[in-house]
Amino acid sequence: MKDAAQKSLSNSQRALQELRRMIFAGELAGGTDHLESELADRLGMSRTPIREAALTLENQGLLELRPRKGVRILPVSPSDMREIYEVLTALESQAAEQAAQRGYSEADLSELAAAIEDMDRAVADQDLEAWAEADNRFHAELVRLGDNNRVASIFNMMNDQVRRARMTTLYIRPVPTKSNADHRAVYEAIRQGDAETARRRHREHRQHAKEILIELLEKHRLNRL
Amino acid sequence: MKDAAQKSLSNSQRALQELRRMIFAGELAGGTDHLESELADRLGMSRTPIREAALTLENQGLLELRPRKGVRILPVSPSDMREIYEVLTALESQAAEQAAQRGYSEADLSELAAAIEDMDRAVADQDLEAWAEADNRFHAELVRLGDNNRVASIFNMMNDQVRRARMTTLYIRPVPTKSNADHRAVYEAIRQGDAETARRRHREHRQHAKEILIELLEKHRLNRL
DNA sequence: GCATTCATTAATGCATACGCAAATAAATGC
DNA sequence: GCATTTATTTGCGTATGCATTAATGAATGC
Repeated sequence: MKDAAQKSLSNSQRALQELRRMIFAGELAGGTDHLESELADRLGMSRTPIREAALTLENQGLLELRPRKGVRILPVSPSDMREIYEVLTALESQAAEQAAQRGYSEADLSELAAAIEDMDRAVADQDLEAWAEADNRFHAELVRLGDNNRVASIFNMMNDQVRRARMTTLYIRPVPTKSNADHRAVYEAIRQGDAETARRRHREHRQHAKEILIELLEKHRLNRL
Repeated sequence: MKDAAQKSLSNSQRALQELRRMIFAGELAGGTDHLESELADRLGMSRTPIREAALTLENQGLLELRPRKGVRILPVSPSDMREIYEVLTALESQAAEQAAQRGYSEADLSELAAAIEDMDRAVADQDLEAWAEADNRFHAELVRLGDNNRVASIFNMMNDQVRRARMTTLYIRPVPTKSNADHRAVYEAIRQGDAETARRRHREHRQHAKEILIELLEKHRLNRL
């Protein structure tokens, strides 16, 4: 057996990751309804694991279980975007502060630095996909350095909720040149153990991102992603 | 029918609220394991609604589903306490800032003021239960004024997770006299629309509370509540 | 023509059943 | 007596069936 990684996933788990994938891929678009039995057929399993997965996804804010109407894929409105970015702002800047206080070595921060480098390169190459990927990596790594599992898990939830919105705005938003100056400033503050600055700069960074995105959504009338 | 409030709760919902109650009441103590079938018998229903409720409670961080071992009620360690209070600190001070920016009238803030009054009275009366209740009310109201559903829902989750710990520490902690000065300062800042001060003061308040509580837990060797 | 009631349909909530795999106990070999 | 294998138990994952109840459409009265 060349494939060492045994793929013994339970049907519930498969349902969970499949539904997630379908939601992110837009196969299940925001605002649409889908019957449990239909999804069960689609994934070739019974309603039971589908229901369990749906329950979890409901708790994670990706969909809603409405009796008799099926599961409703939750669309994201500008107001949701505001809420989500406020949460991300608060938690990530908390993480930045913690990271700075922890006194990480330069080696510990190499992943962060690499993400910044990649973003620079991506901007130079005009490769927005690569930029988005590196940007995510930066934020995720920052959260990881913050060393708080609950913060990390909420961060992931919020990111999942805005994933579709980010994808659609990626190509209509201004080129993220200013962003990288922010990232560098945060990185520098963490490296120097300046917790207050790290927090403040990251806060400003996210707040700015929030404003840009919400303006963009409203300008383009993207009220339900 | 004199009882107007129809109690047509589904079994899942009953399971959910019953399990929650049992966890908070200590009937299901932190760290203990319980089989699905046992809980089903106990609540007089089949495993299906129990599993659904357990799934939800797992997502909310109150328990863990471990195959063959049953559901494990998650104990809270000092490290968990640190994580939770960091989240609460970040989100509540965000709420305080938002509340200040929203420019609420004095009337809008009456609930907040009332909670502060009640805390004063409770401290004077040496009524710790009443103080804890009013303190909760203050924080919950602050979050409500922050006007962010996601923040509110995470706030509730985190509060649930520390509920048992708070109850046990309530009678061994120092009398919360300083607390109220903080609350007043936050209230004042919000009333005056001073967002920066509101945020900073609330941050300090929560950070202080975190330190007190963690010290207390460690001093008394309360490692698994 | 419109509203109201009734019948029908259909999706869910939940109980139940069962196969599988993990944990435990028993049995066998050394 | 100890280790290793085999048998047994047991709890879970999941499929299935059914009663309940909301939603839809038909029928009736005004």
